Amino acid sequence: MRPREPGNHNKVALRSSRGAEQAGAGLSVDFTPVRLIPAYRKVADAIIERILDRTLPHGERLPPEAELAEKFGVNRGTLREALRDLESQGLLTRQRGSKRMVVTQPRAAQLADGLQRAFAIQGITALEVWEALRVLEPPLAEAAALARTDEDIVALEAVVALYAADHTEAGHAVEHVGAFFRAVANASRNRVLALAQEPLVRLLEPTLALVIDRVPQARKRIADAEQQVAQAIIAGDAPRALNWMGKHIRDLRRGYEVAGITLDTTVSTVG
Amino acid sequence: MRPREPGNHNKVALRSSRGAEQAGAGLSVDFTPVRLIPAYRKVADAIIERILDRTLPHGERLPPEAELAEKFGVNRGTLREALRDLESQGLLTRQRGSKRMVVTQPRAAQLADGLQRAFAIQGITALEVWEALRVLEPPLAEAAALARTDEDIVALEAVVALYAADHTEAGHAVEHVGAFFRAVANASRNRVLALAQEPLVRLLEPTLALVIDRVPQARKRIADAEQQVAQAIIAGDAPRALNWMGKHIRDLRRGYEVAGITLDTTVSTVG
DNA sequence: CTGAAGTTAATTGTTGAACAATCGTATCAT
DNA sequence: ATGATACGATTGTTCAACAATTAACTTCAG
Repeated sequence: MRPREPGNHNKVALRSSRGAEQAGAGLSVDFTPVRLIPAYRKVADAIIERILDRTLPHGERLPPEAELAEKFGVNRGTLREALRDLESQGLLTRQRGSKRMVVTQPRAAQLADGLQRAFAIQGITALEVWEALRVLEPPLAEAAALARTDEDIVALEAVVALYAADHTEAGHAVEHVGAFFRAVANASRNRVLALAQEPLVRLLEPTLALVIDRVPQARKRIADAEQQVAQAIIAGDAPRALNWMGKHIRDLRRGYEVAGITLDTTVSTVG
Repeated sequence: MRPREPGNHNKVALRSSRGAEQAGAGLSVDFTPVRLIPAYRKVADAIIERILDRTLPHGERLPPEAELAEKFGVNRGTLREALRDLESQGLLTRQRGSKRMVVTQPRAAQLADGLQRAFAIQGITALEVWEALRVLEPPLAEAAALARTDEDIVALEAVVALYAADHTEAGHAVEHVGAFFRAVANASRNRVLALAQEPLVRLLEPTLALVIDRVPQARKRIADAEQQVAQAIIAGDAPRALNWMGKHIRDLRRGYEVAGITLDTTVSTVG
């Protein structure tokens, strides 16, 4: 599938550092599996490498497609395929309304997007999600109590106040719960855990809406628990934050049971 | 940026269900932000939707590019850009040596790949990784003790035996540690937690190699702890699995300190 | 009838050349 | 300076090829 080469090109191209087609060393049979890697993939890998080794610094505008294509010795169309790959991984983004692509750090939201979709496709059960929340959230609250900054406190207070003021409408309530979890994760200052949490919260939301809808007292219980957790975090009381968050999560599960939602059901993206 | 339309096309195209350019409803100003979504993105989203709603079942071969392009009313090049997007998300894969694309469930390895890269780029610190491990691993071991199947037991025994037999070489030792964590996560039967763990293990490995290299007694301590955890899991003794895994993780941290590795350093993909 | 070998059709990877729409910017008038 | 404006650069997209394979279909010997 090596293409024709009509014009005289600068075909230095694609000496991708991870030599893909090195010949077997010597006569001793060492048949490397002959899988031709398409150019768009090699180009994508090459660019990723440049990003990882900071040759292309974050925030930098990517050179124009034509120029890049020439540098790699591929057609612009091929290069664009490589760009789509990077774009979908969040390594390249275009600024609102701008056409220029800039090198960016993958944002949590985007990564969570992919994870969420993957979970949905794999048929992850509500139990798995809940269990993961049970594992993650209490330590997150604990860490938040220890690491929260002034900004985090302000954010937390805002979220809790908002929920306390308005937990009448189910839709709003669910949003607030998500916002609460996110605020806590943010306050923990641990990006790894925060990222792991994000898809879970998203997957939680649709079913949680059902719970809130069917179980009248759920709204208040949630409000109370969140209040407690938030206060503990704000006060820097780690053990209390841990405990109340644990209580909160267990309560959620009870909510599911009361609402008649079995935890065997698979979560999905479609509410 | 709407393209010209030379030939007579079947321009039904791109009525992407998430209406992107609906006109403002009525005269009351409702200016939707005018961001034109490129066709390749719309096509990608449309295909993703078909995958999520099972119109394109997993394992199914994707229709030929030409046909798809015609259906969507876009050029083949544009369609290919959309395909690259899906491919990079693991929703489309081609089988070894085959040119046909099949719809697939995103594999954990691939997702972890993206996460790992993201963490590296974001300059996640070793502390964040360790902390996440501290949170995740003990409950994982606990869950494994409760949920492990016969196969899991066999796998675990194999991993531990292998490590006990050969923890002389640093490189091997590190690999075995990774294999151990993976075996435990697998036995937990919680795919969410297992996936969350995967990138952590990968990021752990490079620095762990240093620890094992610099701290002679680390190898044995690790071997012992793993043995204990494995035995507990195999015996179905959840509390013991939890405890020993916690001990194991704390021990790892001490290893870092003894090896003189500060936890403030950012992890990276380049070993 | 089965299986191997050979031939043909389909399909992917890639190229080149074009053009429309926009974004950025240098230019000019006020 | 400030704001309008014309111009060039860049992206999104199309069309029309072609090379290299792979998949499908024939054909033919056993």
